[in-house]
Amino acid sequence: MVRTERSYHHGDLRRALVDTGLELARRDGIDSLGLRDITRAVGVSPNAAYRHFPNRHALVLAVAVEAQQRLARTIDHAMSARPGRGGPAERGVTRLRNFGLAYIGFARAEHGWYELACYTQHAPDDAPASLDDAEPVPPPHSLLVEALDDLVAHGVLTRDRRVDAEWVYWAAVEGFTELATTGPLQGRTDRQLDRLASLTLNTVIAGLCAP
Amino acid sequence: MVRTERSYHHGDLRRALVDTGLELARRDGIDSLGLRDITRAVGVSPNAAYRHFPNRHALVLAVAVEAQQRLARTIDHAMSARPGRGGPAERGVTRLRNFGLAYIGFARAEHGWYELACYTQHAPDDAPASLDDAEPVPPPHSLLVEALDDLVAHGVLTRDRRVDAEWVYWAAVEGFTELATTGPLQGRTDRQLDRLASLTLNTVIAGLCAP
DNA sequence: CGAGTAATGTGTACGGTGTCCACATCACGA
DNA sequence: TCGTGATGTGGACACCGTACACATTACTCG
Repeated sequence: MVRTERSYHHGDLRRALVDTGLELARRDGIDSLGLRDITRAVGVSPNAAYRHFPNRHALVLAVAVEAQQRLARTIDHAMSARPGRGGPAERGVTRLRNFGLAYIGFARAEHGWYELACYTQHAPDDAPASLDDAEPVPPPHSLLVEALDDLVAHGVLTRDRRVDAEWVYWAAVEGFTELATTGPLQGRTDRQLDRLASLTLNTVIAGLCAP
Repeated sequence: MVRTERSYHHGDLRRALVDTGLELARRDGIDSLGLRDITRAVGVSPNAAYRHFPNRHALVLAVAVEAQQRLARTIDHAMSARPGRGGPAERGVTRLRNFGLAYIGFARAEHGWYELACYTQHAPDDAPASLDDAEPVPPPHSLLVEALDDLVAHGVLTRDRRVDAEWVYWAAVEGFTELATTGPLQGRTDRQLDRLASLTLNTVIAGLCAP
């Protein structure tokens, strides 16, 4: 099953389509993922894609799953970084903050992939499994829930205020991402955006912990 | 310049295109605004649109400006409602909360138009002026700034915490809208979404006013 | 090892889209 | 009244996603 050099059959066309789809979307966003664009980049006939995906939508969905995976890995990596200094309560807050910073940072650094990651939510039912070789990574949602539960365990967050706190925090993260990425905050300096992101996350965390 | 019944010339084709564009997008979202879709609905040749817009993008942008106008009117109306009870500080907070509730409510009730309203931000430079007859309405951003400045004037918000507070609040509003509209909160009950929206806004407001 | 069959890629074609060009029709001012 | 500019039409082109028939290869079973 090794990739043959240039035979009639490609070897692993499905993976090739997804991979070059990732490359294309990384630079030029989700709109560059036309079925003919991807097949042309791979060097194969347009209809060849139909042996592996029922239609274009399924193809870009497969690419989107991979992009979502990279977002999840980025967040996971940022949250499981060195514990840093401070007591467990303080470290819990830092973990929660890092979730948001990693999410926002990924969306800013890899906007095309972020677009794709959002695309999966529009049709979450029929998303194919990732064919990535690395070990699976926990989805961002469960990391967020886990971090908030930690705050409760360490007394930073009341049990009452814990209820639905993930949606409140996620709303702020996602909303800031949108403002900074495609909204009125486009064009701000990286420094400014970093400052505004921290301000936003700190404010929401303060609101969650407020008396 | 009165709309002639069915002559060769249409009378006011530009307005007809924008109006039926609004109708189409209201039900079936922004994807239903193909150039040929709109012209077909008006009952005119596809190329007729090119006498009034340089390309399809400009046409849907003109429709989007109108949708944005309706969002702005909805927010303005909700914020200038009867002052309600309570001191000026409390009424200021209510005004701020109403901003978010109106924004979220519009996005949920008129999702197609909300999509369009967001569309204008992707190309804010060359947006045409609204050809609406009613008096112009202040843009949401200035209403938000105004409401926050009010809070400072009444001592609810520190001058320090006022800085960039509009972005923090807007991020939460926009983010919750996304979660409830195209994100993982789709399918929740209206009651639940109302509750979560209030929780989100209250939490952020608490964070802004926290010591 | 050899043949038949399933898997995979190609070629051609069809309807749909946005857009350009030449032409038809109308409104309106000299 | 007539011509001239504004406005709408028809046909054509390139491109897109997709369906069908066909070519080529890989793999299984005797």
